[in-house]
Formats: sequence, structure tokens, C-alpha cells
Amino acid sequence: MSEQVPLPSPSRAVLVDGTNSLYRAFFAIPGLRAPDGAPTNAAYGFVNMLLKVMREERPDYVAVVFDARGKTFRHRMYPDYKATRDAQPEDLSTQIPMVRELLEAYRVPLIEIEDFEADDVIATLVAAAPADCQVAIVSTDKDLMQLVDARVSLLDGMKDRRYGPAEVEARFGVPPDRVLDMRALVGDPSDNIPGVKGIGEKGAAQLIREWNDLENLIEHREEIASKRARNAIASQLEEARLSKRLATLRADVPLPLDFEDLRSREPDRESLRELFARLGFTRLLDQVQDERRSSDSVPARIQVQVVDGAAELASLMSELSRLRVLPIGMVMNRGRPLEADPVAVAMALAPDRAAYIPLEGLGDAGLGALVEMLGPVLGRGGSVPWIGRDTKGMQMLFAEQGCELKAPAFDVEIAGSLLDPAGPRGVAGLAAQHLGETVRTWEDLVGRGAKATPAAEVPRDQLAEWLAGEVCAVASLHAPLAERLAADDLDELFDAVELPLTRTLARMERAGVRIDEARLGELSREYGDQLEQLEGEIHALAGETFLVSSPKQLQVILFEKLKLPVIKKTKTGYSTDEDVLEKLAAHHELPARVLAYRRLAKLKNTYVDALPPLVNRKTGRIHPTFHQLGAATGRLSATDPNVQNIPIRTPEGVKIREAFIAAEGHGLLSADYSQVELRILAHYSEDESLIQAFRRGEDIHRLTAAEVAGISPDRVTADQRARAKAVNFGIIYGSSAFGLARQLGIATGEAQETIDAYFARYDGVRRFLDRTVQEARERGWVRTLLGRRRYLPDLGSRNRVLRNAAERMAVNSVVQGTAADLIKKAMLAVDAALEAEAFRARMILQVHDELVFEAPESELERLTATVRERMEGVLSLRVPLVVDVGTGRNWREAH
DNA sequence: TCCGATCCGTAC
DNA sequence: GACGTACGGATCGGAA
Repeated sequence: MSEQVPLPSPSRAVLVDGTNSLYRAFFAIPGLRAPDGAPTNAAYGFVNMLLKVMREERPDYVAVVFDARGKTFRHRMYPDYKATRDAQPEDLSTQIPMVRELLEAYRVPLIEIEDFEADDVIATLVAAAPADCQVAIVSTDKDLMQLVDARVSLLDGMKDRRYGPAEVEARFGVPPDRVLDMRALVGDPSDNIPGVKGIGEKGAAQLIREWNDLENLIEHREEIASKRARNAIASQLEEARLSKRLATLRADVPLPLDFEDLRSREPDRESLRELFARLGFTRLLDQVQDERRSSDSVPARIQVQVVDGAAELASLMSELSRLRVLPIGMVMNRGRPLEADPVAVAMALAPDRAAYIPLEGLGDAGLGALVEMLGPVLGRGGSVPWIGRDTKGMQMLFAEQGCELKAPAFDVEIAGSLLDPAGPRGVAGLAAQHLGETVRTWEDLVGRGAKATPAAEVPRDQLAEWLAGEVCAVASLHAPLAERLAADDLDELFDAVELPLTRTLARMERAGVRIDEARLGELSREYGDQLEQLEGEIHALAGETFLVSSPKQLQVILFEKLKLPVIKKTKTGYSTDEDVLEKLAAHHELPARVLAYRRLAKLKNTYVDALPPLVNRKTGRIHPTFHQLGAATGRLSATDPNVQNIPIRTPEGVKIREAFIAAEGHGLLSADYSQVELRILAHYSEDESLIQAFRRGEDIHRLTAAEVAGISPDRVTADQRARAKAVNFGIIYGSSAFGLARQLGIATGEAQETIDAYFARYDGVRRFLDRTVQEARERGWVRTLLGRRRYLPDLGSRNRVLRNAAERMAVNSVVQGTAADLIKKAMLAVDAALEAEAFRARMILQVHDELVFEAPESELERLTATVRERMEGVLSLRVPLVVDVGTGRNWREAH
């Protein structure tokens, strides 16, 4: 990373004047018809033009804009506007639906705004584009010349012609910002804009050069040298002014989308194939099928060297040690690295050359032999930095073979997620966005879901070509992604936190956690019996049998048969969620039974019965996958199982936590940050009373209650404290009075009073919230303490619901994301200490503000001190960080 | 038969 | 419409 020179990399946008382009295509290519006889010439020409522009511009954003159907605001200004135009040819009109379908398949947004022409929409989009975005407008319409400047150019989609400021001036004799004034004089016969009769292009340019703009020219009309021009202008003042108004583009068109919505996307090749076949576009059909058969640009140029045998492997090794950086990739038969059934490994030796190592070709030793040779190069003492996609998985795979790799020098997926948490994940998406190249996804190769071919059954040459393509794409992505990380000040977060964290997470996942299968078996039977019992009671109360777990059927029973009151609606019907059933319990016995049924069914289905099948038969433990940037805020997420939502709040749920146990002779240690998000809020808000409360180590909810009510903390009731706690969390989540009221079961007005009292007391918090939203709106993104970003395009939405939601996300992302920063750093610090201080303890779980360790019993005491010290000292905020530590035989005891 | 949408509920 | 971030089970209906 650090050797990369940060270069600004401006984004590019292509805005196509669809109406203009379609007309041009219609007249340029006569006669083409689909197999069914429908004319297709304009659609075909249009698509080819679009492809040409996309190929040449490789835009990050793209949109096609059409004139509104029917009249526009210009017709109201001037009833004769475009009065001389012929009606749209019927053969053209019938092709517009085709173009719509094609654009949909290409996943290019089509914009058409009532009352406005394409030009106005384009002008609005140009204004909305990011400041550093290079915009290419595809049109031959002269009105668009007025938009040209250093970052905006006009492109002729069919000819190789580009109008920048210099070209515009060469063509019209005036710079782009004077084009309008010139058009005022010249007019436009095709739009029926009058202009000033008697003045042509040459004369107009001269006049504008001399007098700068129309109004100045009019003011000094007596001084115009040429008598003919003087008279013409004097007699047609209003025509000139009207012409200018008509030619002026509106940049304030209300748009139904945000500029971010224009991000280029991969086409839907299935739909394209179907469309091309239907329309008889055989050349395009062949192209898209070729892409599917063999994969396009990147792999097509890649040389694949298949390494088969010890001698070739040895010669590859000598080549590797000379590389500055080694991109490495792998294919596994099953998704999970720990149940590793690796099929092949590949390395990019150059951006267009890869070595492919099928593991079955290496004899019995297979991967082991390869790892043994690579170890010295890529291991902790090794000299070659390595990069890849899923570098955590790679480390797990190697570690299983006894080779612990050093942390990678780059990971393209992590880099991509850091650059934009909402951006594309896989190599294909990243290559499309950052390289403008097409890379096949794994699904392109093997298919999706149940139909997918197992990796081992894919023919070797296809597998080799695919993996070589991916690993070469990784190689090509390295530099541009690194540049963008540096440009966005994300390089330090990436290098110092996210990259080393891949190694910590790999260690953690390999460690896994032991579960008490016997105990879960007992619980399963117990819950099963109780569920059967409850189901019987529910059916009896309902007077018929039905599927209790079906909200749809339950609705019928509750609201139609029993005529219970409807409390809340969902999108499709009446809600039967917990809230509703609690309220209905006052009317009838049945809802309470359903609640009990649901609670037990949830525990049984989601945890009790789901955990045992996840036990790895080699290790006897479960090995959850931690997704390093699983949440948009920077938090981890976890799957298989999601260990981050194991129950804890109810007595029944706690039993599941008790089934997470330590190995023989070991104990579990749980360390969690106390009130970390509120501490972060205190830090950011610089609110003195919050800060002081945390410094004094007080019960923050009790104190909040006391301060808001203006009483002393020891007089706070349980109810007051609960309310304060809800407000404290509500602040972080951005909840409204309505939401708070609903949660606390109080009136909205009362909730509002509590919130008002809170902000009156904690005005620093109010200022922090306002500042955060304000800055986010200006920049389009928020950032955490360590610079992690999240883009919130909806902050500028005209839809209030979307905008409010984005404002809540802005605040929450700063707080939640900063907490994620903290604990990630803490994980690195603790993990480093475990290694440096030769602990046998292992970090095994992370639950957002909690770390869980497993250690020999004899180590627990020393571990407690080390973990607390590292976690509390991870960063220095305006308030202390406090960590609560507990130990025990199972997770409940430890927590 | 498979898959996505919907509803619901668990955690922090 | 109304409280942020996740994952996942069950059901259901439409597509294959």
C-alpha cells in the first residue's frame, strides 16, 4: 500500500440524449427489421452507439435521458416552439419500447421527466454530478454546448468527435458560456426558435465577441457598427430575448433519483440474450454468448500456465521470489475454508499471465506440498507480499496445512468495501467499476444455487481460465484501489486495521467454539414436547387446526374468526407480531399461547436444532464465519451460525448460551465494553455533564434520568431509569417521539417532553447530531473516528421518509462505526498480546462490543488483566473506556 | 422443485 | 412513516 502514489482518480459519467441519439440512429441505418418484421434500425443503431461510448468512456455513471412525451414548459413560453417539426415517424415510435427493454437489460437508467426536455434533465444531472466527475454528454444538439466546460464535454455518439471548450469556440467563434447569447441572435430553425432575422452565425459571433452578452449588446445597440445588424436588433429585441430564454437549459428539474443511482452496473446478460434473439441482432447475440462461453476481456488476453508436477512447481517458485507482490487465488469444492477441499490455486505472475496449480496433480501430498514450498515465501519470515480476494480464507486454508501466513498486503474485496460499503463486493463488480473490464463471476461459470456444478466437476481448462482471470483481475485492481484508498484517507485504516484483522479473524474462526450437543439434544426434546402441547391448546382455543407458525393463517383466526381488534398493519395484511399479541392478550387467551409458542419455536428452530449440524466433525466445534465488513457501518457480521444473536435476555434463551462451553480444562472469558456507544456519543458531543458522568463512573441511565427530571440520582425510580435508558439508546438510533412512545408504552406527547428535557440538559448532544447531519448533507457521507466512510445519497432526497431515514443513519453510523473501529483495534491489540506473551488462550468470538476467549484455567487470571488492559487502552477518548470481564465454564457464566 | 419476498424475532 | 446494524427460519406463491 504505502508504495502506491496517491493520485486523484476522477470519476466519469456518460449522459446520453436519448431522443437525439435515437433519431440519428433511425436515419443513419435504414431498413433493418426483426424476424417478425418489426423495424429495429433505430434500436440497433442506438445500442451500438451506447456500446461504443461505454467502451470508450468506461463511465462510473451512466444514464439515458429522453424528452418528455407531449408538450413542455417551453411550449407554454412560446406556443410555436418546435411547431415546424414533423410528427415522429411511426416506424420510430414502435422502437421506443424496444429501447426501454434494452436499457433495462443493460441496467442503464432511463430518465424521462414530464414537462421537460432531455437537455434540461441533462443540465440538471451535470449540476448534480460530483465535483470531480468528468461528464460526457452524447448528443448533437447545439443547445447542450452551453454546458461544456473543463469537466463537461459533448460527444457525437456515431462519429469520433468530442467538443470541449476549445472545440466549441472553434466551431461557434465564442466560448461555451457565450453560446446562449449567440443562439439568441441566430435562432434555431429546427426548433422554430426565431432568433434575429438578418443575423447569421458569423455576424452573431462577432457581435457577441465584441459586446460580450445579449443584454449588453442591446444596451449598446446604437453603437453597433453594421447598419444592417443595428436595425435588425432594434426591431427584434423581444425575439432575441425570447430566443435566449427558449435556448436556456433548466438545471433545476425535479429528479426521481440521485446521481449515485446512475452508477454503472453489469448488464443482465440473460435478458440481453433473449432480447437480441427476439430482435434479430445476431452480431450482438454472438457477442453476448461468447462472453458467456469463454468470458470476456480480462481472461481473453490471459496466458495460463498450468503447473503440473514437481519440476514445474520448483521453477515457478524461483520465479515467485522475484515478484514484488504476489496475487494469489483459490478454488474450493465447498465454500467453507475449514472443511477445505481445495481444488486449485493460482497466482498472477503478471497482469496478463497466471500460473494455475491443480492440486490433484501434485500427488498425495496435494496442497501440503504446495504450502510447504510457499511457506518460506509467504510465511511470517517470507519476502514476498501477497494479495488476493478472501485473504482470510486463504490464511485459513494455509494454516490448516500447518503454514501460518503473514497478513496480506492487500485484499481487493476489503478495499472495495472500505471505499464504499454499498459498492460491489466480488472481483467482477470491482473490475467493472474500477477497471471497466468484464470478469466472469463464479456463478457465471458454474451456475447458481442448487443447479451449480461442483468445482471438482468443472473441466480443468475452464476452471484454469476462470481462476486465472480472477487472480489477474486482482492484480489489475491492486494499484487503482490503493490509489483511491489513499485519496479518500482510508489507507491507514486499511493498512493498520482491516488488513491485519484478516489474520486475527482467520485465527479466531479456526479456533471455533465448543458446544454442548448433549444439552442441546435435551433442550430439543423438551421444547419439542412443550411445542406440541401448546399447539394443541392453540388449536382448541381457535376451534380448528391451523399452522400456528403461519402469520397469514394466524391472521385469519385472530381477526376474522375471533374478531379481535387490529392493532397494526403490515404491507400485505394485519400484523401479528409480539407487540400486537401482547395487546391482544387482554382480550383472549389465545394470543398469549401463540406468544409462548413463537418464543419456543424460535429458540428450537434457530438455535437448539440449528447449532449441532454446524459442528465440524474434524474439530468437534462450530466455526462461525465472521464477515469483516458485513455491516455498512464497519461492524462485523457472522454466519453459520450467527453467533452475534445468541439469546441472553430471557431465562429460556439463556439456556442456549449455556450450551456454548469451554474445552476440557479450559474456561471461557468474556470481556465487553461498558456503554461503548454512549461513551462515543459523550466524546463526540463534548457534553460536559455526560463526560463528567462517565469519568466519575456513574450509572449513566440513572444519571440521565436524574438530570432530565432535575432530581438527585438516588431518588430516580426504576421507571424513570428505564425511560432514560430508552432515550439514551433512542438518541443513538435517531428515534422520534413516536418511536420512543411506542417502545415505552407512553403517550407521544409525554415522550416528546422527555426528549425535549433531554436536549435541554444535554445541548452538546443536540449540537453533535445537528453538526453530523449538516456535514453529511454537504459532503454526501459520514466518517468515523478512524475515517471509515459511509455514503448517504438519500440525505439529498426530496422524499421526506428517505431523507429522515438517511439522517438517522448518518448519526448512527458515526457512533456505531466508531465503536466498530474501537473493537477492531482492540482485537488486534489483544491478539498481538496473546502471541507476544505466549498465551495458550485463543480469541473465539466477537459480538460487537464483546470479545470471548477460551483459555486453560490456569491462564484465566493473567488473561483477564491483559485483555482488560488492551481493550481499555486501545484509544484515548474524552471519556474512559471501561471493560467488564467475567469467566466461567460456559458463555452465560462468563458474560 | 427452487427461489425470492414477507413476516417475524434474536442480538448489540 | 415513525429506531440503527445484522442473520435466519418458516411460509407462501410464482417461476422453472
